[in-house]
Amino acid sequence: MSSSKLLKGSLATIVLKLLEENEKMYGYEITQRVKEITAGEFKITEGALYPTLHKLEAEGMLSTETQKVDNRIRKYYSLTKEGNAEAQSKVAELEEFLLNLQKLLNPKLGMG
Amino acid sequence: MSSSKLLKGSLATIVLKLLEENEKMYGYEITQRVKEITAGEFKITEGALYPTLHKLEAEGMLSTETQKVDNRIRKYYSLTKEGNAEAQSKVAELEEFLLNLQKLLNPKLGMG
DNA sequence: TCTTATGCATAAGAAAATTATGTATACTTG
DNA sequence: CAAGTATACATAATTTTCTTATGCATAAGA
Repeated sequence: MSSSKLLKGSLATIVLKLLEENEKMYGYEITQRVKEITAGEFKITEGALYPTLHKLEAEGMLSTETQKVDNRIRKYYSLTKEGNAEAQSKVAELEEFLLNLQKLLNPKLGMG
Repeated sequence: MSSSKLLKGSLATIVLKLLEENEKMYGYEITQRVKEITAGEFKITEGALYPTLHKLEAEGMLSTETQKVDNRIRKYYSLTKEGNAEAQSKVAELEEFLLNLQKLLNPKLGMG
């Protein structure tokens, strides 16, 4: 998902988090928003994003609604009630993970 | 690498970081150290760790030395000069990644 | 007209885990 | 003393999750 080929496994969480803040977003918009927030350092590829969106939808986390804008179709995704709960738990899980990762990367913090 | 099946791609960096601090460590010791630092939340599996160590060694990042302790063999790994440089760059890269991830998870920080 | 941007989608391949298995010694506990 | 847990390495099969490549389609800009 990133140009630097770093961590895997965080894409679904990122998507859920963005939708938690935005009510509805479409795929391309998500790629641009991530790019914008990370100053171009994360580039979400369509090959990763669309299957992730489809999977989350299949799991009942997202609902969709298509709109035609400027003769082009946009497929908007929104969190379902279940998706909202999932977003919160996934974000919490990821934050927990990041804390542990930081303990490993910055051992001095664990000593104070 | 973790019991919570979270992020992938950080194991090699974690290994390099630990070896940066410890001169030499053997595989089992690494699994225990990680478990200890993260209060049991990260459980590195052998199926992930050993191939990673072998790969880093093949790439010239690690050198090895075996020791027999208590009739059991330990294979100690140390950073080579190249491995030391790699450790620093990989850690920097991961920290950069974590910063961007935090911008996504905590959008308010990006505004102040 | 050709490239870039917008917008969706899927398939092939690669990377990096998990899970399962195998070997071997040492310690602990009932 | 038998069985389970801990120590210690290793590899193979499978799964997950990406990247890369490809395809279709419209719009804008050079």
